Amino acid sequence: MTLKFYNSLTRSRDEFKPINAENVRMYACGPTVYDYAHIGNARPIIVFDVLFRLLRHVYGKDHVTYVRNITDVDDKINARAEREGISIAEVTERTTEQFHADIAALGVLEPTVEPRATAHIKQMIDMVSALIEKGHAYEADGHVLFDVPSMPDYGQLSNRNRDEMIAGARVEVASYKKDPTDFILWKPSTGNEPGWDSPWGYGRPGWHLECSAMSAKYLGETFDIHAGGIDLQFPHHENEIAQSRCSHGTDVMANVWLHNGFLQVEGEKMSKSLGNFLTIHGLLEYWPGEVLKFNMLRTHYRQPIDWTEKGLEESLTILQRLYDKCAEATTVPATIIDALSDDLNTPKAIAELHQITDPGEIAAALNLMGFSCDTAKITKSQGNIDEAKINALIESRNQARADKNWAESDRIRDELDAMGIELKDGPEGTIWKVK
RNA sequence: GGCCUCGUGGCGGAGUGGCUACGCAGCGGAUUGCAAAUCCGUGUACUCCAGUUCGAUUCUGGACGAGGCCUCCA
Repeated sequence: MTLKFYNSLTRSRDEFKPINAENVRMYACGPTVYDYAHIGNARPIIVFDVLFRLLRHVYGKDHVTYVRNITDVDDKINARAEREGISIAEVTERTTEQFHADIAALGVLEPTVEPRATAHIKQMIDMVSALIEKGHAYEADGHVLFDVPSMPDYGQLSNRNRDEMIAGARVEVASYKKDPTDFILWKPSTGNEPGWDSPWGYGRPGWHLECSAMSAKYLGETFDIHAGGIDLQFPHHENEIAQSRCSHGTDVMANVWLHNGFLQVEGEKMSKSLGNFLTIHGLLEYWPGEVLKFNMLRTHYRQPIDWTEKGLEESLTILQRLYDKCAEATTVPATIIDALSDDLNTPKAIAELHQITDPGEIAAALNLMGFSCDTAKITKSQGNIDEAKINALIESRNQARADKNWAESDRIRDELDAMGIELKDGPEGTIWKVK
């Protein structure tokens, strides 16, 4: 079995060779818990869940470690707490709960470890100390900054050199920086801002630091796969690499870097000002989680995706037809494994799904990608339905049908149709469902 | 301005140097009291211009177009 992934670090499709096949290790950047996760946030969750499942299938369930963090210290969190007059802990706890509820509805596996940034401040402080000691960081004006020029090959992942970064900088450079590209490892906290005591005074970590500290703790100094959204490639992932490699003295942080593409909504960039900002929570009111997931996986993870209502409807139709064909899961056909093994080609896998005729294999293939095959789970939200009334109407319609009173029969069908109820006359009698 | 993706039929979306993608929708048929579901059948494609080649949607160059990143947005 050969797995291939497009590696952002080498900019080529490379064969995947785990450092240790007994323990394949992957890390994905998780959410900053300041508000409901939006549908764009759901993309890495969904596609890298498929990756996790594939790795478990190939290397064995107990031979894959997946770490996905929760960022619970961030200025956006502080701002929300301030705005609503509630504590920071309340914001992070409530949002973390919402996040877990949302992704549970999507049917993704829990990661092996889900570390929180605030529980790893000590590891972060140790890492900053190591960086200062090794000459890769310096203290200035209460801040600790990473000394970018001290790392000759900084910029490998995003393929940019220092001159370009300086020329492209749109933000005014803080006066305490020795070099415009230097970034913050530790910053001072005042007032209501969260903070911890450190050798550099009371303060809090910079945004990039936590992923470096937590990945090292749970996956080691060098591990197999690091994944996240394309927008994180620079500066977040670039800086993670700098921190991790320079503090550990290693040549690589992670062998393979995977980046998922961006998402648009009805052809436009999703933004609060355009009023097309879709949260997972909001979508779940109308659409089953597995439909959201299926819709996501119909596009290859590196491609941009245009998230549309039409696409969701189509996804629901396709999924319903597939689920109707499912039986007890047996073995996953090789065509499905081959497609997923080729850089997580989920659209190809879905196309292959349509070629499978064995009901048990269809179910097994769907299961592998994280679909339940449970028809009840892909029924759209029913709202307020008066079942007794519906059943009474169906009964009188069936009486009319028995009497061959087709006019009355159709009249009742129309009446139910107006209520949003669709009838199907099958061999086992009449069944109904919400349209 | 710099860097990076991408441009396939009505829509979604893989892939390939020459041979049907696939799905949704549409159309025709079977079935059905009528429907729904199901089954069978079916059409149109590879942004443009040059080059390489016996042959390019697929490789190279250019043009045009879309999107992303360029210090905390997945």
